[in-house]
Amino acid sequence: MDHANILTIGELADRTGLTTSAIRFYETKGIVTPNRNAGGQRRFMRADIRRLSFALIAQEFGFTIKEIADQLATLPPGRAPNKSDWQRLSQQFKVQLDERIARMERLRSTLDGCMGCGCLSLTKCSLYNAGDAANIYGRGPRFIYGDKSFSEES
Amino acid sequence: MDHANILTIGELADRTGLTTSAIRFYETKGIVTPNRNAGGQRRFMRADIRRLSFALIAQEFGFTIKEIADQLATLPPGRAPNKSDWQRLSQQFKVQLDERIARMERLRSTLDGCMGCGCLSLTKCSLYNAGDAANIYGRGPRFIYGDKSFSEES
DNA sequence: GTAGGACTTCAAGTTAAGTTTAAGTCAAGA
DNA sequence: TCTTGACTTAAACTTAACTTGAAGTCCTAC
Repeated sequence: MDHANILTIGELADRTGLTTSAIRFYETKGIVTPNRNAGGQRRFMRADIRRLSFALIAQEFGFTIKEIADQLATLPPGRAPNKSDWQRLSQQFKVQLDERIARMERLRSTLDGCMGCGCLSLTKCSLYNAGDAANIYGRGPRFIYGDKSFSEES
Repeated sequence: MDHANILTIGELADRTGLTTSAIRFYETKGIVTPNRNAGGQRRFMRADIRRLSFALIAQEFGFTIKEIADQLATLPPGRAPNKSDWQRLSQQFKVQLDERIARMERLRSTLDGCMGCGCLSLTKCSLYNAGDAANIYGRGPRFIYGDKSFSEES
């Protein structure tokens, strides 16, 4: 493939550092949506390099594929995204990023306040009353979580 | 159970907000190591509340169970940990915590430098050359990762 | 002493994010 | 034209962190 702006899955893999199986998987999750040629093979656009780059970066920050797909879905459908489309997406992304970092810092400072005593007591340190109980890293099934009332403990 | 410092699994569940199945699971991972009574039922110590609290807090920061178990393994075996044992553990923990937060902030500032252009280009933005490519959130199998050389892209 | 809830083990199911394998089809250069 | 590497799908496997269910045992209060 060298017809200007069109890439095979292998070429896209080379340019992003992903495996072809990962790219196919991302397709099932809506990160990219390639066309097909006459023979049924995937044909990607140059813009897909950027979509995958965004996904890789966002993953480094702990975002799930679903969250990333939702962000990418705000890019204009039909036409190739232009510079200001990407800037808008980046701005949006940065807001969510800042929230995550701020949350980590709040957790840390709550912990700091509690380090002197070394207690790590759920009630006394109130790390769980920090109002922040959402578990952001989607780690397997943990359905009901954190709505018990804590009484005193050692 | 009300014999002072000894707890059944149900009581421990009530005090930590965990389910009994989660506590049994954590036992298989070495987070707690309860004794057994004559009938074969688990009997926990008060200190186990603190071990589980530590695990919950560390999980909020994105640590894996394995990492948490490793930290807890540094508590003195045999005797119940005292205040300075917990303080030492907390100090250790804070170091690792600070590293994680610092890494997020480094990633963010690299991204910031790249937001003006909105490019998200792997080569130009060099988010992947930041020297930080470890993927800290152990998310499924991703065996080989990021040792391709990137050439120029759009 | 017995009913019932709390406890036991073990196996199988769940989600996320991919990989691996098998069996077959497509495409591009010699 | 043919061969060979790149591509296709589908199903099964992997790890982390648990949950759910089945089938049976323990304990405690009445």
